Amino acid sequence: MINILVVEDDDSIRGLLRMSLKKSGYQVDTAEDGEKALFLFEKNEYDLVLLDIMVPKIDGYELFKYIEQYHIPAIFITAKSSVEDKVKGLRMGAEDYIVKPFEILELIARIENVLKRHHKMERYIQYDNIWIDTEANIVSKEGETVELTFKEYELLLLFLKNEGIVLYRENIYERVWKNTYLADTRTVDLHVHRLRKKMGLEQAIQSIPKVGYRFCRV
Amino acid sequence: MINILVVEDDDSIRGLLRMSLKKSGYQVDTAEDGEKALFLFEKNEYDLVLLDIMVPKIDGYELFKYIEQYHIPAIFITAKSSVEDKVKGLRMGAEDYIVKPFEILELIARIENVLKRHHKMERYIQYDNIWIDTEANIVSKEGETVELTFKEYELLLLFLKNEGIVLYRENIYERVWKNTYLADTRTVDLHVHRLRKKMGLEQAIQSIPKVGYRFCRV
DNA sequence: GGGTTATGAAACAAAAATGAAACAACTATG
DNA sequence: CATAGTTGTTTCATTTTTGTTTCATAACCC
Repeated sequence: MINILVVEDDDSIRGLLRMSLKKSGYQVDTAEDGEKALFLFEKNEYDLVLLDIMVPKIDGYELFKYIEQYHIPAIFITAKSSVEDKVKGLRMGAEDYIVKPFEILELIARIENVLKRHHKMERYIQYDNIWIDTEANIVSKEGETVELTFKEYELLLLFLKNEGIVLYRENIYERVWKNTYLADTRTVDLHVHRLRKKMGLEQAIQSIPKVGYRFCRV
Repeated sequence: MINILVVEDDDSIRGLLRMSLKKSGYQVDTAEDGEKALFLFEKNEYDLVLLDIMVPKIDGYELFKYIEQYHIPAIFITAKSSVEDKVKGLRMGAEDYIVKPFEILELIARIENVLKRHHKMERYIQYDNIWIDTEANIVSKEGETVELTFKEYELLLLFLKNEGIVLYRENIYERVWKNTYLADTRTVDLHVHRLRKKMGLEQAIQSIPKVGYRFCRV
């Protein structure tokens, strides 16, 4: 789940942003002034901040200086459309700059752009205490990195992406080994065994006799 | 020196861009249509492409698809200001989008922004006790200069700019050798070996069997 | 041209991944 | 409860992949 913090003092715009972003599948928190923003920012972890420059108590530029330290991207929103302001924002390191009134579709596209740039889209896959960083090909369990071989890694991804669905041996073989399945082979079983052991998934990966396996929350 | 390719059919805008960018210290080439752009693009190496969508012969979107393969950032310029077009451009992966008539100062700020993002502006890149002066092409470790060959240097930069991300052999080859990867070649492995040895990066550059290599803080 | 350096092909060594085989344990069914 | 079929587990040989060295060739620089 991607978390976005919206800092905007205008009630109707804040509401619109919250609603639109939620509809696009983001987790949204909002703040109507700089102090509240700072409070939320320290309490939670955000993937992106939408920042109105002119907010009460602590202004957007100040907030940004703080946010920047954590390498969290920010998009500036503002009513000002003077070139000087845009240039100032971009020079400071804002990822993007958008001027009110803006089209919500364009904003969403710009958000996706920034997130993609920061590898936040679909980079991480999570299940319980298991985290997979698909860009780094790193799998961890309870914070500890687990070394998986190529086939084990592919197999784990296949299971996680098909939670609750029965996968036929044939299907598994074809998708992980990218080859036609020859009956009477124990290859899939063997690799399932190794994966279960390494990841402690003895319960979660269930055997469906005569069919295949199913990955399921226990 | 930073090289920018400007693709724009309107003579006066092309001239303005060339002049303004030169004044800002960039090396500029211009093309008035898609074919010429492609020709220049194949002949030279650019750090950024400014791309008008509506140019004769090959349109901007097509050009972009080609440019994208080389991981060279592009900013779309257009007279169209419809939201759909902006969204399309951004979704395709454009780094930014700017609508005519634009303020040259804002454009320059956006260019700087994109370049910074791609580490083109930073003269020095650091990792632990390794320093790289990208202008002088000097690499040092613990204060001692290390003599790297061209390929080793490019390889090191690629790793440093993609910390924590798995780089597939194919990808490495295409980006450092700027050529299509022929399977069954040990060239990448050999150069990784040399780089590891010279820089003492045996731990930091990890092998991912069957995949490629990953540069990672140890 | 002569000497130096960079590059990559080839060959071998080392390491890792993979899967066959064999047997144990389990399950369903009559 | 016996049986056949299926899955779990271990071991080990094979295959694949990567590390390392050597050397011939290409490219470059006086």
